[in-house]
Amino acid sequence: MSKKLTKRSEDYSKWYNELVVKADLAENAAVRGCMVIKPYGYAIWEKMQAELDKMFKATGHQNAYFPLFVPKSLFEAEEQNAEGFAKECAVVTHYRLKNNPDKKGQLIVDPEAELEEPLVVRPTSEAIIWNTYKNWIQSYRDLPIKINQWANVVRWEMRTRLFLRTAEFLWQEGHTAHATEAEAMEEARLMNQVYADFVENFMAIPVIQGLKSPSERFAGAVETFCIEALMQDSKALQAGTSHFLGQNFAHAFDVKFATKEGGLEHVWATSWGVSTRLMGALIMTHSDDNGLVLPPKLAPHQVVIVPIYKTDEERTAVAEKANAIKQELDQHNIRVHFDNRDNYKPGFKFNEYELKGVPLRIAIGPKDLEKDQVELARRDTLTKSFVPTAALTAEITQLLNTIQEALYKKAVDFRAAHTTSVATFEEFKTVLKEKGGFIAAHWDGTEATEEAIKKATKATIRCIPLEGDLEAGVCVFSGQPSKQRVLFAKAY
RNA sequence: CGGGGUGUAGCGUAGCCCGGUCAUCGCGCCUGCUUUGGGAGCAGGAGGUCGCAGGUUCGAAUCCUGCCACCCCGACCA
Repeated sequence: MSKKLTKRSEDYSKWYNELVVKADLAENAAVRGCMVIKPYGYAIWEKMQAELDKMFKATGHQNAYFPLFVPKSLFEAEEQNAEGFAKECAVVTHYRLKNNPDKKGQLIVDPEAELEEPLVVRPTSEAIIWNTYKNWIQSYRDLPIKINQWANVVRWEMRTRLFLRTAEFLWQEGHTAHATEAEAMEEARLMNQVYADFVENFMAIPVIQGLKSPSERFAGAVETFCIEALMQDSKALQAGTSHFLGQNFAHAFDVKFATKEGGLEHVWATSWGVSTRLMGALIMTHSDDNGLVLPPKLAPHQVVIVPIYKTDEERTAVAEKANAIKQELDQHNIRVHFDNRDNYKPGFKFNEYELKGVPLRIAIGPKDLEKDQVELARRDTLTKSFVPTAALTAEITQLLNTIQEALYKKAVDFRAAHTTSVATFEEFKTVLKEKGGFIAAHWDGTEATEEAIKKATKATIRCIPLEGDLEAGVCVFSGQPSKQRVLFAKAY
């Protein structure tokens, strides 16, 4: 079997799936729409978790954990939220199986064991959390509550895709309660900014911060902030969202607090989340036909050392050198892996680590020992150079930064080249068809126009940019006045 | 849930129209020797309820019926 990937240009979907599987990140599980995240993929997720967690702590949040099951009565309390998710809920109705009297060795659901109240497997946790917050909040002194949970959720989507849309996925969800509208709004805005910082600085993916149009808002939110990224097939991907929930959940769960002045008011809420979907974004933004390309800040191995030898003596000598280098890099907190397996040839390893996206590769052979140097290869540019051993650590430290920046710049350039301002609907359709990407166009602000454009082109409003130029214009579709351009794109 | 497609060894596949030494080939795996600076070579070996359940037939991977799973395109969505 050839390990070469399908070319990106041939079939992007197939290329993506093959890459996920061949790079050892994940595979389909024996459950509809669910995936197994393999150790290498999970190591990347763990790294992302760790960095996000630091940022959450730095902004005053604490971690906690709430139940997987949400009683139906709680779930339906906030109407909009319940309606929005109703179509994709897995529901637990029984608590016991029993032997099938008709078929030995098989089990059936015990009809006697039906739950009095069905349990919804959380598609998101607002309901159960606000039902809990109700008991935690009495006074303004109890506020704000700023909690995050790392969890799995289940959304029974019609169509699933590794990392991008699985039936079960891992995420973090922040849920905060505030005394004032302004404070809650500021929290929602801040966390969207935290997401943007994380995705840009660690994942090297540029994002546009914006507001969702009303039709794309989170079910139960008053305002939804989002970060939108552009993939290499010029489709957009929502990478994270942060919601200002107003007092919707406070009303639904009757969460009130005594104010300093002696009044009684409903609290203000936010929720925000990013998921393993970010892994999909990472893969689709940077990878090439040789495989994954990982930004150094998130790569499980930043450097791999591949030894080259013919004889046992050479193997021993090369290993000694490799171990010395590994030790020094370890001391500088560079994540390095020495692959001393004897059952694979160097060429095989070169290709394997390219497939897995390791940013830097060191090759050491007998010739290098003589010259006291190593061969250093970059994954992003696939270029090689020889570096004297003495200069190696400094060179690697610098290169890791260079690569991180180069990946980001490349993605920024790609996005710039695939963002087009249009003035007419004809132009809109042409650009979408021929180039794709983000289309900056004036929109009259009505849902009818949004829907009509979606129907005609399959493009949706990805966001209303927060830092957009506020030039006035006329809607590309209706000709009605518009205050600001919004970003349209075909999306995942 | 609609339309299309596919299920044969760990992976990728041939065979299916036209039923009968057809279970094919490659990768991977195991053993041995030679190899090792870009996916090693040779020799030998292990591994399969042909998605599942019925049916037709002397005989089914192949034909028929039902079911299941997966993929692609829609609708839905982080």
